[in-house]
Amino acid sequence: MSRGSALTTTSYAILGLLTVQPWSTYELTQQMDRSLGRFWPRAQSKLYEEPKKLVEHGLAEASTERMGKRPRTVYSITEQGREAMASWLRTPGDGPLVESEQLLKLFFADAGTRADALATLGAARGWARERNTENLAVARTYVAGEARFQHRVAQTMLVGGFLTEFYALVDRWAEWAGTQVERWPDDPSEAQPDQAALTDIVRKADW
Amino acid sequence: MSRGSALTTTSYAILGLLTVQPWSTYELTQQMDRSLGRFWPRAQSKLYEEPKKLVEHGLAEASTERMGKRPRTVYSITEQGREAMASWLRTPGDGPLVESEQLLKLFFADAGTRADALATLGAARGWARERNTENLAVARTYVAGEARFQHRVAQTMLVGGFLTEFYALVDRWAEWAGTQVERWPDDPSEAQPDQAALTDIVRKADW
DNA sequence: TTCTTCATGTAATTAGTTACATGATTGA
DNA sequence: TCAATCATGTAACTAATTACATGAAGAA
Repeated sequence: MSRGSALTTTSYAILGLLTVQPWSTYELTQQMDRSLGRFWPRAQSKLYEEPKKLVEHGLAEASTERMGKRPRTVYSITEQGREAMASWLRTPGDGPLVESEQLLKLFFADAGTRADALATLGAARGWARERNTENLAVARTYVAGEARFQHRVAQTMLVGGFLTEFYALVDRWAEWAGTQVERWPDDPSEAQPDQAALTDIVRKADW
Repeated sequence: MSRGSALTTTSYAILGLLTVQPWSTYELTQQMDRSLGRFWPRAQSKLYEEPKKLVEHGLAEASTERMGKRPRTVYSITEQGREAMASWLRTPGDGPLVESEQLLKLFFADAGTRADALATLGAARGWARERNTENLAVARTYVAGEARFQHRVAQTMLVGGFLTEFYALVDRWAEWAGTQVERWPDDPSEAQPDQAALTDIVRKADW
């Protein structure tokens, strides 16, 4: 046991999916697209790799099915896998990571034009709206009691609550930032601070 | 020109810092710790690597200073570098990426105990408070007009506004999620959905 | 004068992505 | 029967991290 390299958070993400039911690799990629990818995004090819590692560690089993003539691999969790998952859940885990190219561009907006900054903010709002639309559609299926994993609603809604708030935050923030940038001159490096908005930030952060 | 591998977003993050002033590599790592790392986190060693790439591309120049007897490298931007930065700012950039081990653990909370989930939420709140405290301290220096890069306040406050809202979001969300989890039985896989909270999510997402 | 922290960097490793390849199924 | 899309996987590459190494400065 415990051959191969160490398990990563991504390994546990896959293992977590396996606690729900057995999946073929392709089905795993679907879940990545639909749900898991919103808070633990990974490329498809990872999803073909990680389950093999789980098998090496004895946490999952692979079985080969025939799909027409073509074989496919279905993974299911082992008892040892369930224990490993429970043990992983016992430690709280790292805080969230935010990575935003758009924030980066705004942070350095004084090296570009006011129009650039407004375009970036527009893209941010567009992104938020798109994601929110998807998210809303999913949430509605749970309310209707028709979700594929309806029995996991109590867990799913915790994450759904976060994402809902996050998309709304991006939208509201981009709107606010837009009102700021609109007051800038064409050359952003000469933008004057909006003292009221600045003290407002401090007020909001003072909790 | 254009030798070596292509520029990445991380390259432009460094280039952006160079638009502000010349920096030694160590000073760059400081900025990563203090500001940039909040929305474009990268390991120190990257900050020793990327500037070399900028030099290869003709976007920055390296000069060697003496710090006592030990040499150190200071990087400054070239005219071509400023143009490259301006050109990069002309495209809006990808939407934000969120990566959260804590959300992952909550999503799979039914494979662990109720106490595990509460501990994870506690850690999330702790994280939010810590980050917010830092953030608040920085914001106050800007209000006081004493920030090191006070002339960049208009750009910085856009990012500051986002981070402030984000930390507040994590805290509020973790508190809300805590009230949900407290209603769970010891075995989270038997948790009943809180219909009111669920419809509330849909209501909030419906904008 | 020794210890610690600040400062400067390189090397080894790995996690993750992009690109490619191709079989099966469905619908026009 | 042809094209498009779904499904299954591998290979090559690279961005990024972790670990290591060590000089200089300041404190005890």
